[in-house]
Amino acid sequence: MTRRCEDCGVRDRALCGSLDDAELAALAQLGVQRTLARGDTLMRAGDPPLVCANLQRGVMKISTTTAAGDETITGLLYPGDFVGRPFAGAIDQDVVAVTEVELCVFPRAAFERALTNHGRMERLLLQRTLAALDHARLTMVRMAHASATARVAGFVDDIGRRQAPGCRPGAAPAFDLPLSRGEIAELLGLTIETVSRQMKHLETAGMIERVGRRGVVVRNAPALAAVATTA
Amino acid sequence: MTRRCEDCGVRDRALCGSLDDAELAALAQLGVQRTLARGDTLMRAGDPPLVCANLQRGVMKISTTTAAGDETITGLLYPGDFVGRPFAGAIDQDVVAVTEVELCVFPRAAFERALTNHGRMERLLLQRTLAALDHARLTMVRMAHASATARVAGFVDDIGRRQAPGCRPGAAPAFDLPLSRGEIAELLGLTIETVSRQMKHLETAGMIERVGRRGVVVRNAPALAAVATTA
DNA sequence: CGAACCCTTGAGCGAGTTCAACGTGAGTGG
DNA sequence: CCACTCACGTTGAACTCGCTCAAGGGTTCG
Repeated sequence: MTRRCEDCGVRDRALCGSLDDAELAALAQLGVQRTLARGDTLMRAGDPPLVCANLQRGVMKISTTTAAGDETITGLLYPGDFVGRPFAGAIDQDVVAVTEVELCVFPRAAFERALTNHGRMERLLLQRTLAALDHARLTMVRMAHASATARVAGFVDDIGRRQAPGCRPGAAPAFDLPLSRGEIAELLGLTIETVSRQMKHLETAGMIERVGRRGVVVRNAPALAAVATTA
Repeated sequence: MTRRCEDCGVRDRALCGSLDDAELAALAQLGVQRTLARGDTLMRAGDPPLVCANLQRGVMKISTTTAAGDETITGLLYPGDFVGRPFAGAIDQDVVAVTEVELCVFPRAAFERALTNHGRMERLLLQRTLAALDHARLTMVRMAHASATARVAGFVDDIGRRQAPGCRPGAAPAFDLPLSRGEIAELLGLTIETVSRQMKHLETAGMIERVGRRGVVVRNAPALAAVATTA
């Protein structure tokens, strides 16, 4: 799979949206299109990070495995998100595809050179990383204080915003959860059973509708968002 | 308080440790030494960030106030840490001194110019921010999964590493907690009472010794670290 | 000395876990 | 086509950890 990724800058508006043509061309020179199947690992904790990438399609998870052996998901990556740790010696978390994903992959050394040569790219990456840091810190709040209902509601709300962004206002957002119940439980720090119960609770409260195992239709988005922050 | 901060680069090894003399001189030109009393606010959520700074002495907290009105501490800043959001429009969290602190403050515009002119500084800031992001994600794990005992043990362990780094091996690290019980509770997502009980529990288990209200002597650091990750 | 603040300690309660059983759908081989 | 299996999800019952409410100490400041 060595096809050049010529549209990496076009698709990844979050990182490359404000780059000029020369910069986009430089990125296209570097990028290689790659597809990963569900469950494939892009980076493994402990390894030196060999690549950086832009996620174009699908969802990936960032996870650690504790000494006790249980996995914990510490974050999710959606289309447009940047993956990798340029200038870092080693990474301490795994990055794994939870759905089939499409990536624009850059060899790390070349990507670092590109950052050095194109100051704006480095600037954008810095801004984005600072934003991700703030987001992570705010997520911590949810993890620390929120009830199980709020966590699950917040998760569904988040996914809804990211998975069905093009949904026109008024229509009920419908989408598939990219994660299994067990993965949701890991992410939210709950048990599978509690996630299941809370999903049911959100359904009986009329906020969502469950379609099959993973399908969700948001019936009352404002109420869902309110529960996510309130309870 | 407009004294030039001439040693900002010397003290803040984490950010400036690998800068050359010209870069350090450039920073010294910009920096202004400033002292904040306990409780003073450096940045307020919603405001545009007017300054960036390096924390030299003391401890600050990053916190948000939810709609419900209760404060949540999302992170702590220690000497050597960078404060601020260069290139950001507005910040969404408060930064407040929890002890008396000493800062090397840079006007934001000037600091941004310095980053632009000295690529290595921007590089270092990016690396540090990526590291902070990883740290925040791993902290989330603690918030999500860990028991009250593990949270408190982890907190004490963390503080011990940061507050008494020069402690020679073999000696029991002794230090004062920079936060009140209430602040610890906010940070860990617990109640004051639970924090108090867990501190006592760590003491009766022989891992720590409490000296007055805030003093702590770590008697069994390995056990403490083990509890932080295990339970 | 009283007041305010912070910390500690106790008793009861509730949310979420644990343990266990059952349901359901997809894939497999007879 | 049906039985079998296996992974995933749901549901129920008992238990536990941490919260809530309440009272009691210690210190500092007027």
